[in-house]
Amino acid sequence: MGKLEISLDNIDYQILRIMQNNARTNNADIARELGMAPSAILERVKKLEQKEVILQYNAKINPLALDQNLLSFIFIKTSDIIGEQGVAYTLAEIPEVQEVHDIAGDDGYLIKVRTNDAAGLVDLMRNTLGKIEGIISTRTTIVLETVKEEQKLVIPNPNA
Amino acid sequence: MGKLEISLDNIDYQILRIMQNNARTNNADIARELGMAPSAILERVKKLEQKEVILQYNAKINPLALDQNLLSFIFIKTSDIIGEQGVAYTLAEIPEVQEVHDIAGDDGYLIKVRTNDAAGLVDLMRNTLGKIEGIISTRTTIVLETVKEEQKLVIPNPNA
DNA sequence: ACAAAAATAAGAATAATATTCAGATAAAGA
DNA sequence: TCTTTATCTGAATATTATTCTTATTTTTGT
Repeated sequence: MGKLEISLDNIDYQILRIMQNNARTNNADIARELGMAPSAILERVKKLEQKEVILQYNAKINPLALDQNLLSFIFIKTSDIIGEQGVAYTLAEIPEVQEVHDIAGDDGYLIKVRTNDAAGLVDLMRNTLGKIEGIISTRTTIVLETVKEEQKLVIPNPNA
Repeated sequence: MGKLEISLDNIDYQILRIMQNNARTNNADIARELGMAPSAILERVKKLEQKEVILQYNAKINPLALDQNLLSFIFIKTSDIIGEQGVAYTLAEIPEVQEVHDIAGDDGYLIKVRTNDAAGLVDLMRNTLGKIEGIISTRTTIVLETVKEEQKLVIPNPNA
């Protein structure tokens, strides 16, 4: 329950579009853009948070500024029983692991990892992944360059 | 230039940590937490934006709320000459494509795609990817369940 | 080590925004 | 039609953002 009874109207979509592009846009600006009172916007935004339509607000930080230059994807085969996800939760707790996906096929999981450099990746695989019970094998894909990396969703157009 | 001369101190790290967790935290709150004047925080945040340490602020929206229930990763082989990325930029323009990575090995690119459902994915592959010149082959991995999905970076600890 | 220059912070004043709330309006249900 | 619920506006107040001056610290160059 909860997730099911979500009904969003065009005003909500417009708010979401604005917030998705700049989460620090203030109520007053949104209100002006939509031709409404700030108090109405505030109420809607709060409701969107309550309904868990907006999950959180985060600042996107430049990985290079923090010397995190290497991005990798790692496929992980485990002895996890299908449906169980013991290893997945362990993986999720590793700070360098940004994403953990349970994938179809026999690969098990796909994780996304950000490390300082190649040495950092090796270190992580040896000292962290290597010590997790239930990991059978890994296959690593190194990212040479990222052309696009966003979380933005396609939001329905209000003019439709 | 620009990216190279970035030097961040512990106060910056603390600001980044706060902002990464909640991009809507206001200056006054950050100032209180760090025991500084709001004006000083404001100046630092602006500088972090200018230096492109903070790239943007975005609201994370629940994909389920917008009926975007299927997440997929697609490996794409292309006829792109190594170093060139013609296809990559074309892929990056597709709204459903959240990420485009140039990867090592002969696979070419790895993209992350979010669609309504399986039908939406098929549609995208046929009508959008299928019409891009230079794509030789694709290999798709479907995500059954996402255990973790964040962009948060590991920020150096101020107490070190 | 010293002086000059640059960067950073505090604090006060003002501008702008957030938030609350009462009343008006509209939509949905009985 | 009457009632209930949801949403909006507009005004009042609380809080925050922003600017600017002064003080302090840090850096740079000699």
